[in-house]
Amino acid sequence: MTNVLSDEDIPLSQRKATVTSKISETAKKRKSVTVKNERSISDSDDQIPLKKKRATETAVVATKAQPSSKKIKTEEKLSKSPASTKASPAKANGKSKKVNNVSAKQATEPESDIDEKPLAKRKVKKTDSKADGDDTSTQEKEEEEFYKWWESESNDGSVKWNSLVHNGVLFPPPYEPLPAHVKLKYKGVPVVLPPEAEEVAGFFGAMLETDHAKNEVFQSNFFNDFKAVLKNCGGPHLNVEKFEHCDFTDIFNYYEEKRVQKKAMSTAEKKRVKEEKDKLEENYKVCYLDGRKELVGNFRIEPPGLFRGRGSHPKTGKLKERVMPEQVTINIGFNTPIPQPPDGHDWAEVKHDNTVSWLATWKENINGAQKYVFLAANSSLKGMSDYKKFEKARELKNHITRIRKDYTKELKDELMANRQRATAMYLIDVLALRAGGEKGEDEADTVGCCSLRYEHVSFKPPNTVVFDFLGKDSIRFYQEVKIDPQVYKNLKLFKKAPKKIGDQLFDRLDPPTLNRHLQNYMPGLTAKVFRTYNASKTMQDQLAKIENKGTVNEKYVAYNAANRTVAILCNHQRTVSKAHEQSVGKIEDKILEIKLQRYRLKMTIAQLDPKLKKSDPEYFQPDPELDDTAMDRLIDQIIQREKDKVAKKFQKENEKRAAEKEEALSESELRTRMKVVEELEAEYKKERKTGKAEIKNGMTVEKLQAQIEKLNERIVNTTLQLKDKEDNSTVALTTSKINYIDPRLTVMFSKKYNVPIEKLFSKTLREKFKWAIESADENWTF
DNA sequence: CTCTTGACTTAGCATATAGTAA
DNA sequence: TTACTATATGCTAAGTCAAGAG
Repeated sequence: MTNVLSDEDIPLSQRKATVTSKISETAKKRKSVTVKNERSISDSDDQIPLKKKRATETAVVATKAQPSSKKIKTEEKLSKSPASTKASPAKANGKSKKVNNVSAKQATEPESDIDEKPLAKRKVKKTDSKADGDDTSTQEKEEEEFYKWWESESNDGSVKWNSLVHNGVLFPPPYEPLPAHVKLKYKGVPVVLPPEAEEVAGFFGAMLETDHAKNEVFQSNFFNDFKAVLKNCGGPHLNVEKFEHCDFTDIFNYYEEKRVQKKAMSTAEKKRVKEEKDKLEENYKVCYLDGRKELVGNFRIEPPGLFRGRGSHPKTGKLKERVMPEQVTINIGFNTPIPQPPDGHDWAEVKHDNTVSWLATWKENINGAQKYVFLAANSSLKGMSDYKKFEKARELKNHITRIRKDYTKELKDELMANRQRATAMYLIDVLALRAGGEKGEDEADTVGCCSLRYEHVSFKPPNTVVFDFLGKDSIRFYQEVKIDPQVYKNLKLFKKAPKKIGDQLFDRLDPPTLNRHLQNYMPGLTAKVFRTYNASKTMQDQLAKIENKGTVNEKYVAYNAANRTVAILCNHQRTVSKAHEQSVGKIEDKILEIKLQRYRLKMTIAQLDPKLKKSDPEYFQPDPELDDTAMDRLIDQIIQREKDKVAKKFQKENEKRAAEKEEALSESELRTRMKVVEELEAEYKKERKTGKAEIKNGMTVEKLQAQIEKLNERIVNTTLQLKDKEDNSTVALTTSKINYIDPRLTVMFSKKYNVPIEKLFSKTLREKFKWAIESADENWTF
C-alpha cells in the first residue's frame, strides 16, 4: 500500500502559474477563443487575531445548544391570515444560553438529541392547542420591517426554523389531448393513441426540430419509453414498432402553430393570461418562516417531459413521468394546517423536520434523485448560508499560506498518497478545478480533479501540461498551463505504465480523503471553498487595479472585465447563440459601411483640394478591406436597404389610409419615391466608375474633416463593441457573480467608485444580496 | 470502513421581459 | 411605435459533501 517514490530534488519554483487557456467547445459547437489568464497566487497574510476566531467558534457552539421549547410557542396559523410577527425567540435565547455554554461542546449532543431531533415525532403527543391559541390571539401586526438577520446573533444552522407555514406545491395542469385531426402517423397511417401515449408522442413532436430530437440516444430512449407507455395503456389499434416509421410532423406543426398564436396575442390578452397565472400562483409563492413572510423558490412540481440530459448522457430522452401527490412529501411546521392535496389525492407523507429547509420533496424517476422545493434565493435562510459560505472562504485566507507551503513541500513526499493529495491541492488551488467525485455508468462521462484520467492530460516539455476534459455539465476544460515543474513531474509519474487510457491519475485519492485532510487546516474547509476563495480574491485584486476616474460607464466596463477574469478562472462558459455569428457579421458590415462613407468624404476632399492628396496620398487610400468587391457589395446593400425602407413606408401609409377609409397612394407615387433612391444609386455607381466624388454645395475641407473625425470615433466605438461581444460570446459572467464573488466586493466597488449598485446587480441580485448591500462599505475587504 | 442517500449549491440553457435603435 | 437585441428570470440538471446504512 505504501508506494515509495524516489526523491527528486527540484528547487521550489516560484508560486506563479501562467495559464494559456483556450476556452472552447463542449461536445457541441462552441467558438474557440484564446485567452491569456495570468494570476499570481502569492499569498495573503495570516493576521486575523486568534481571539476573534475563538469568539466565533463559541458563538456557534452556543446557539447549537439552544433549547427548542420555544418552538412550540411560535406556531402559527395558515398563511392567508397574516402570520404572527413575534420576533423569533432565537435571538434572546441564544444569547442567554451562550454564557452557560461556553464549554459546552460535549453537552450539545445528548441535550439536543432529546430536545430537537425528536420534535418531529413528538408532534402527535404534543398538547399544543393551548400554546397555539395563545399565540394567535395575541394581536398580529402586519408585515414587520424587513428582517435583518445579518445584524442578529449568528445561528449555527442545524435548526432551520421554529415555525413554518406554507401552502404546499402547485401541480402542472393535466394533459390536454390533441384535436382529432392531429395525429402521429405510422408508415403514413394516422394512429389513434390513448391520451397517456399521445402525451408522450407530443413531448417528442413538440421538440422535433431541436438538436435533442436529432440525437440517436435521445430517440432510442424516448422510443423505448414510448412503447412501454403504449403497452401499458392497452396499445393503439396498430403496432408501432420502429421509430423510423413514425411521423411526428403533424404534432410538431400543431404545437408550433400554438406557439405562434401565443406570441401573436395582443398586449391586453397577454396581460389577462399573466393575471390568471399570477392568481394561480399567489397561494404558493410565499410562506411564513418564523412568522416572517418569505418567497418560495420552485413551488411548481416539475412537469412531465423528456429528460434533457447535458452532454452525452446515456439516459437522455427518457420519459420523465408526471409526479402525483402520492409521491410528494410535505415538510411543514408543527401544528400548522396541512396543505390540502388535490381532490381525491393524498400526500406521500407529512413531516415536521425543522433541521432541513425544504418544504416539499419527491423522487424523480430518471435517476432516482430527490427533488426539493426550497425557499427563494432572497430568503433569509438562503442568505444566511450564502453569508456563511463567503465567511468560510474569507477564513481560508488565514490558512492559505501554510496550506500552500505544505502542499508544495508534499509534492515531493515519498508516500504516493500524499504526493497525489498535494498535486491535487495544487490543481484545485491554481486551476480552480472541482473536487471530482466518482460517477456511474449511467451518467455523462465528466470529471473533476480527483477523477481525472490518463487521457485527460498530456505534456509539452519543459513544463507545460495540457488539460483537456469535460467538466460539470459537459463543459470542456482546455488549458495549456505552464506549471510548477514538480507538479509536471508528478503528473507524468501518475501517468506512468502500467497505467493506460481509462485509468485514474489520482488512484490513491478521492474527495472524502482530500476533504478530511483539509479539515485539519480549518474546520469546514473542503475543496470547493478554494473556488470561492480564489474567485473572490481574484475579483478583489482585479478591482484594486481599476483607476477611480472616468465615466460611470467606463468604470462599469472595467468592473465587467474584472468579472470576466473570474469567470475565465472558473471556466464558466456558454454556447454561442445561434444569432451570434449573424449579429457579428452585421456589426462588421456596419463598420465597413462607415469606412466606406469615410473614404467617400476623403475623395471629396481630394476633389476640393487636390494638393492635399499629393502631399499625403496614403491618407486617401481606401481601407485595405474595402476592395472593389466589398465596395460594390456594400453599395448594393445600402441601396437595397433604402429601397426596402421606402417600400415599407409606402405600404404602412396605405394601410393607415385604408383604415381611415382614405384613398390609397398611387403606384406612381411609389415610383417617384423610388426615384430618389435610384438617383442615389446612380451617384454611387458614378463615383465608383470615375473614382471622383460629387461636390455638393457648401462643402468645405474643414467641414469634411470634422465629419471624418466623427466617423473615426464611430469606427473606434463600434470596433470596441464588437471586441467586447466576441470576448463575451463564450464566457458567462453571471455564474461567478451569483455564486463565487463575494457580493460585498461589488458593494464596496459601487460605493468607492460611485457606480450605482443597480448597474452592477440586477433586481433579483439586489434582493439576494441585500445583506451585503446593507453591511459593506467602501473600505470593505475580502 | 465503504457505499448510498439526502440535502443543498452550482450550472447552462430556454424563455420572458426590458431596453433600444430605427 | 415597432422590431430587434440584450438582459433577466425560470427551470432543472449536475455537482459537492456530510451523514446514514450495511
